Order: sequence, then structure tokens, then C-alpha cells
Amino acid sequence: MMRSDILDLFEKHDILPTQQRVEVAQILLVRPQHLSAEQIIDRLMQQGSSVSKATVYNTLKLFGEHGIVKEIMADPVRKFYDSSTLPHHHFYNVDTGELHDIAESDVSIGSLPLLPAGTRQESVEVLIRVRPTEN
Amino acid sequence: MMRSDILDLFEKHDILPTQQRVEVAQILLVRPQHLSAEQIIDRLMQQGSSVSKATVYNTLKLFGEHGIVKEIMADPVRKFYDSSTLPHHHFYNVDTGELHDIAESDVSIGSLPLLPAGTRQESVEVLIRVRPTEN
DNA sequence: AAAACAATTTGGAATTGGTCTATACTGCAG
DNA sequence: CTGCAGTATAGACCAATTCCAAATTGTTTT
Repeated sequence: MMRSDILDLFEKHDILPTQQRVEVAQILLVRPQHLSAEQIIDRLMQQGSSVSKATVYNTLKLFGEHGIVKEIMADPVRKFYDSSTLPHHHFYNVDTGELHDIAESDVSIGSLPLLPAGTRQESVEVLIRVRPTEN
Repeated sequence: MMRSDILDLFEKHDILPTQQRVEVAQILLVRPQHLSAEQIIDRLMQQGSSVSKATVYNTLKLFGEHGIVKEIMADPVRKFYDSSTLPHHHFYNVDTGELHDIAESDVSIGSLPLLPAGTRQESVEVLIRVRPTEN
């Protein structure tokens, strides 16, 4: 995704295209990937641009609320942000922490139970935890 | 699950049945439930027994490694420990933080993708995120 | 039963990921 | 300009968890 696409996306979601927001988006949205807030901050620093920690967190939260990125909770200690917002699933390697996408079409879920009273469904996520084969 | 069952379980897993480990097990394993480490510490304190924070964390980690409890990562800021280790799934209310079990038989997964090379499957978990219906 | 050793527990310090706060900056409408 | 709303910032703060070195407990050896 290139700069002009990002600006379009922001406009569609009524997000003011500030310098910092565009920079964060350019890192996360260039290609399908999973990054933690820390990783995004590191990359920003590497490329010399200084966006503050607070702003990165604010921005990721904002993006999440607008559904332009997706939060993934596979790791107990940190959130990952996923640039592909289409429904899909994940492999999580518990040893290495690696996350890999699984296309939604690769998993078929036959039946789902009744939701608890007074709730509506927000998402259905399948997480397949894997571990390196020993040997 | 009662005390003697817990001792049997420990023996089966070569876990030394220390005072503290038994106390933690007695809280978590009495019935199917989801507790965070903090909640377990609170309950220990309520019942007057003083097991240190570090020991609770050590113990839960040990139990997890032996597969006698299951870690659930639904909430990015804390882990929950699940006393039912049989495969099953969860509803997670993103507003209230409530976790509810879904019996494995209530979800049928039709197909699963090929695992990444060099990995074996550890678990398949379905997390249905829900939110209170507004009104 | 004392000495020696291993395993476990402990309190408190340290770390980590993330949030909060008060201040400063950046447009833009009047 | 001036004022105001929305953002950005550094740094203090916070909660959950881990780390560490010392104290305790349990088990063997003698």
C-alpha cells in the first residue's frame, strides 16, 4: 500500500492525516504483516523519524477502532497489530513467537454455539498453536 | 477435585507436593474455572494462607508445563489459567473481560490447513469475541 | 542427629508493555 | 492576529510478571 492509498483510507475513515499517523501506517500497511507496537517504534527510530511512544500507541488504538488494523492476542505479553483486516486465522509458534496467517477459506467452521445472552459476536478467531518438532 | 485427587495428579506428573503447590491447586482445580494469577493470590490471602506472589507464578508455570492447567490468552494484559485441560473453546467478552467455556463438541471445524514446515500442532483454539449489545 | 546437598520459597527489586498527564505545537475559523 | 480544537510529546506512572539472592525445607550421607 502506498502513500496515496493511505491518504484515501484515512479520508474514508475521517482520520486526520497527520505526519505521524502516515508514518505509522506506512510501516504497518506496506504489506500483510504482524508487528508489535515496540517493533513499529524500533523501525521508526531506525529510519530516523522520531514519533513518540505515546503517539504510536494512540495511533494504533485509533487504527484498531476504525478497523484498519486488527489486534491479535496470541502472545501473553504483548499485542500484535495485523495489517490484514479481512477475517483470517493464525498459526502461533509458541517457541519462537512467530505468527503466520491462515486464509479464512482454509478453515471451515461447521457450527457455532449460541452467544451468551445480551451479547453480539464481534469476531471468530482460530489460533493453532504449534511447536517446532524436536529432532 | 479433592485433596487426594490432587496428590495423585502430582504424583502422576512427578510434581513434589509442597504445601504451596497443593494450596494453589486446591483453589484452581476445585471446579472448571478461569482465574488470573492475581485472583488466585487474592483468594489465598482471603483464606489466610500466605503463599508468595513469586511462588504462585512459579507454580502456575509449572502446572502449565505439565499440562494440568491451560493458559488462556484472551486479554493482552493478563493471563488466565483454565482448570479444564480438555480441548474446548471460549467466548470472551471484550467489554467485561468475562470468559465462558464452549464445549469442544459445540464447534465443529471442518478442515485445517497444513502446518508450517518443522512444526507439530499443539492445540486448536477458537476464540469468539463478543460485546454487550448496546441498548 | 549433624553435615551436606538439592529443591523450593520468599520479599523485594527489576523489567516490560502500556497508559496517563500536563505542556506544547499545529492548524484553521473568526 | 487570537482563540480554539485536535494532536503530539516527554516523562512519570502503573500493573502484571520475572528475576535474584537469601532463607527455608526436605532428603541423603555419614
